[in-house]
Amino acid sequence: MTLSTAFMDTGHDHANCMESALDRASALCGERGVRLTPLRRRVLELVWVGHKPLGAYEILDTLKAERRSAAPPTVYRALDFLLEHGLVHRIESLNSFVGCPDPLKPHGGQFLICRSCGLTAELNDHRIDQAIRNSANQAGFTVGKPMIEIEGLCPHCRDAGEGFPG
Amino acid sequence: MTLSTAFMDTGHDHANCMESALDRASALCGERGVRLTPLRRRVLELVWVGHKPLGAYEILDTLKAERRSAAPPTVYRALDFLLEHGLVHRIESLNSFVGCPDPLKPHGGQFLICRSCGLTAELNDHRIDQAIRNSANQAGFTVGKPMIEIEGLCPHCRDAGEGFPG
DNA sequence: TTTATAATGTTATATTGTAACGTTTTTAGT
DNA sequence: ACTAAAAACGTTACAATATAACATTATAAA
Repeated sequence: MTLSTAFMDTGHDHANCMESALDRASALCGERGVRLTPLRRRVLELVWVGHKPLGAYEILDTLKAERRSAAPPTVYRALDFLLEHGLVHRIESLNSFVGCPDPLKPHGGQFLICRSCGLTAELNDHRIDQAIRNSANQAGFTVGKPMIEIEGLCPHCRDAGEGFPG
Repeated sequence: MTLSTAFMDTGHDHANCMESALDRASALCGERGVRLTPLRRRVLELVWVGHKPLGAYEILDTLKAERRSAAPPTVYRALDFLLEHGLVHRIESLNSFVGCPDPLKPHGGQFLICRSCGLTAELNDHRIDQAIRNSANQAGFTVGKPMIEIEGLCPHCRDAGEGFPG
């Protein structure tokens, strides 16, 4: 199993985490001959500000403070590019976007989403993938892109007793 | 494994399928002491018109032809009720709703969604669920509601060569 | 340097979902 | 049956998310 971005230790060095994500993105775009323009790079940076999925309009609000020309298509086009190259994932259940820690190998997303703090970690467990493929194949179904979004409680919030407010 | 509503045989008797879904809903509401009002029942009926997820505004369009008072809250309130009682599921990746063939045992959704014809089948494979729980627990994550939406090709569309339009 | 392509700007609008408050219907207690 | 409370529904307005269409600017290729 691969747990690309687990729920972070207290000592998580996020500045470094984010910087290396941007470096990987830059390298990947270079190899593919596509352009990580300043705008696209900035949007990716904003998505990586935290490990909490960000809505397009949240990104837009920040962008507008920097470029007066920013409008919905500005953000959505940048996100489309980033999605296309696996640099971000869309979290369907939140209409939000989160950085992908491992854009090289293409993969459907497996996400653990904390309902209390919003932190989201990406799994990449081939056993889950296998179980899904087995089951789908039995039904005669050809699997394209599996989407897995698991709502629950991250270790910190569980320990802080955020689970059962009753 | 349970494949509650597989991709239907050519001989699928949908009238009966839908009727029995409504009967189950009626019974379930009776047992729980909640009211399957005519409006709620009608919305459930519309969702069950096919095995293809329906958007709230598609439902609304049909409803409006029958009740001139129908408005977005009309539909969303009915859907909220139906969701609360497990009678329908929300398909996050489509912003749409689909009938649940087995509302009695509560479960997160596992869906096979055909990208070509839109038909959607609900799985309930505890091996998938197990794989997810194992993986999440290893990360210290407490699983709440897992959501699995698998885009791909149903048997019929695969056989009809809908897969690779290139 | 000219042409073609890609990226971005700009305006308008489509789609999906809620808030807030009023009215009607149903239920429960008497 | 009568009344109070609760539940369901009506109605208006609007919030949040996303895209269409076309103009302009920047970049790459010839």
